[in-house]
Amino acid sequence: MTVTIKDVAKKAGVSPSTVSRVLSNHPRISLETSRKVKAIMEDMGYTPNMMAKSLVSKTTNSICFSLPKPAEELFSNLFFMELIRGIVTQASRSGYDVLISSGANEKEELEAVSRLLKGRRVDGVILLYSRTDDAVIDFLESNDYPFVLVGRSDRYENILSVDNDNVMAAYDATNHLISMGHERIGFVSGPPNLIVSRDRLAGYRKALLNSGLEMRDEWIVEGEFLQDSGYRAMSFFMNLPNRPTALVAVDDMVSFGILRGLNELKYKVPDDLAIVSFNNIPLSELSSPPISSIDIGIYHLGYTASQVLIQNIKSPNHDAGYTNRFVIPHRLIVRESSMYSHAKNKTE
Amino acid sequence: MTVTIKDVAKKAGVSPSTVSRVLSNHPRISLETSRKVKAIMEDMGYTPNMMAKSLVSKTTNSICFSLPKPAEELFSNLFFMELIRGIVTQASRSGYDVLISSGANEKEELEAVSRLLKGRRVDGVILLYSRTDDAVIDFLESNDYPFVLVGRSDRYENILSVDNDNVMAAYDATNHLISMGHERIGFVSGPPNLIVSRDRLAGYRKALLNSGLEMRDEWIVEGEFLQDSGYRAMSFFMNLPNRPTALVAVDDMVSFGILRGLNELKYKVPDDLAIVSFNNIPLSELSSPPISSIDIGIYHLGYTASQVLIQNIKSPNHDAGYTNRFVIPHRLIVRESSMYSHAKNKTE
DNA sequence: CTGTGTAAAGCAAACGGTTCCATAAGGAGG
DNA sequence: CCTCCTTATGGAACCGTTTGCTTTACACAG
Repeated sequence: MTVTIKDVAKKAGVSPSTVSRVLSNHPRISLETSRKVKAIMEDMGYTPNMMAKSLVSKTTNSICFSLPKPAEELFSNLFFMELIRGIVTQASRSGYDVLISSGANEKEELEAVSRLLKGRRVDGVILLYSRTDDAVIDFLESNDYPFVLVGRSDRYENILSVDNDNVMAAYDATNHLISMGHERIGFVSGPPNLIVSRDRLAGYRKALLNSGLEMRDEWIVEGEFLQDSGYRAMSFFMNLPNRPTALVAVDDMVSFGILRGLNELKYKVPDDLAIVSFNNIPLSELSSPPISSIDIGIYHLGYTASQVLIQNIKSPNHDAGYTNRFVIPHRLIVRESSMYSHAKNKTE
Repeated sequence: MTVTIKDVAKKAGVSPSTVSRVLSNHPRISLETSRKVKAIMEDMGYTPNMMAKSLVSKTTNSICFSLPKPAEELFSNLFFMELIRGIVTQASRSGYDVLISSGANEKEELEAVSRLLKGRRVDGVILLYSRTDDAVIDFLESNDYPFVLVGRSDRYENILSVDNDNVMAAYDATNHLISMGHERIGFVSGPPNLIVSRDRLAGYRKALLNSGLEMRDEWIVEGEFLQDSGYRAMSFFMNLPNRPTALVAVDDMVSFGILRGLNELKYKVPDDLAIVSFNNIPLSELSSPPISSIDIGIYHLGYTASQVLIQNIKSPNHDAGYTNRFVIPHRLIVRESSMYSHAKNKTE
């Protein structure tokens, strides 16, 4: 049926070990034997059985990208697409396969990851975000499995992670609005247990503080990274007596929701409300008006995560002291949603 | 280190075979032993080694989703996201893992698929599209590996495939424009070697023919499933002396390109040009104006593909005569890009 | 001519399971 | 009381590789 190393060995008149050594370019194999065996392998269409190989080498040449929520929900954000794109591209270049796993909740995610890792189906994991409290990270840490976080954790210091400087990013975004003359700026945040939400909120606050602008609690609302949250936030803000003239939204999807709502109410962007958000997903420039966004290099984030993880799998440099936090630069992309604003005209 | 079946056996005072049987709920194990062993497994934190299991069972409980192009390029289309979403969701429900693989070209794809299948790393493959001539399919067919096609092949009859009725879908899309009063309708096609392009083109032609409308070769342009193609097609069409008043585009991404171009030139949609395209990706309703699109149930396509594949892996019903082509229904979603058109007013 | 070093290849024991076959212990039937 | 089944378990081979330890065969120095 399938041709194994033994079949090749028999045909070549050598032992299986010799064939195995030919395969791995062992130095102590004569050129002659090597050539002969290789020819026969080619001839018989031999392909190594990865399972057998993995069994003995305890290595699988594949990594897992684990999603904290059911695939259904998460994938609606283009963010993940970009991330996967980066991960798969890099992994494939390093000769690694990528396995996508997802659970309905944190418990299921833990089960899946544990099964894959303990069952030796993957060598390491790429994790997304970081809740402030995370059983999956605990598991990975205490079992010493290779993993990298896209995002960061505030609980552990020595965790390998790839992230943006979200505080700075939000600072930049907010400052941009300030420089356009806005003085009442609101913030649509994400789930408060996500560090990314808190970092961005912190950056927003820092910018306001820095410019001596008013900071009101009612100008900050929490939501999910979904359109709906934006929609709801919008209607809340627009009903405020002294409403903001500009909004920083934690994710582009949120902006789309805001846009949709504003559109329905015939408000104009950016004249009635200017918007800047984060992530700069491929859609941001397609909406109307196009949304100003902080490009956080999602693809790059994924690419780097994969690279760092695989590097760590290959040589677990547990020497503390090395860099273990990789910061991907961001940059503000100004588009129509925050240009020529009413507020700006006022101040000029 | 890791706890194996033997460790459990030793601690339980039984043989490894007994533990193995407990694991697989073998009927001839006493309830008592079963309970005891299970308790000990739990206690020691035993997780079966998938590699070892796979080695003997020749089964991996995972499938591969193979992408014909480098991940970089392909993933820019939200189509894949949706597809993966469906695949991963269903596979995970069936207890299967999904591996994403991609090559830079057909040859690389073949290599990857062959490596995964012959190396027994996955049990089956989901393939995308179908070129009219496909080495990968040849390989899979002749080696009798389980696989399912998303799309269809015109060369083979007994291939498992999940698809839409693209001819009908294009017919519906075109008829919709015709019913809005358009008489000069153009078509932006995809690569001519893809069957989906040809089917949609055929449906477009059929609709025109059916209504006795003029059919011009210059009203049909070919491109990729990318924004750029739309952009280019747009500038070509708009420079035509007797230009179409409406366009059918083979993919939503193409429409976005058209929209962008039209926007730059200050043309209005749908007044200057009405648009209908295919796939109804999550963005279609977010663009401005929102795009009319044929919803082909991408998620459903992926979900079904996974289901059919796994079913086939579990029990290779090679009885010809069974259904092997699954058709996912489509439906037209009419949005602003094809409503209230100038052309319509003209005829009313 | 014997001893030693070295290159090339073989042997066999893992890796962690599964499964066919054998065995032991009871219980039933003669 | 002795067979014959049945049921619950153990033993061992095997899945396809890798790899440490030998073995073989020379070549060369003493």
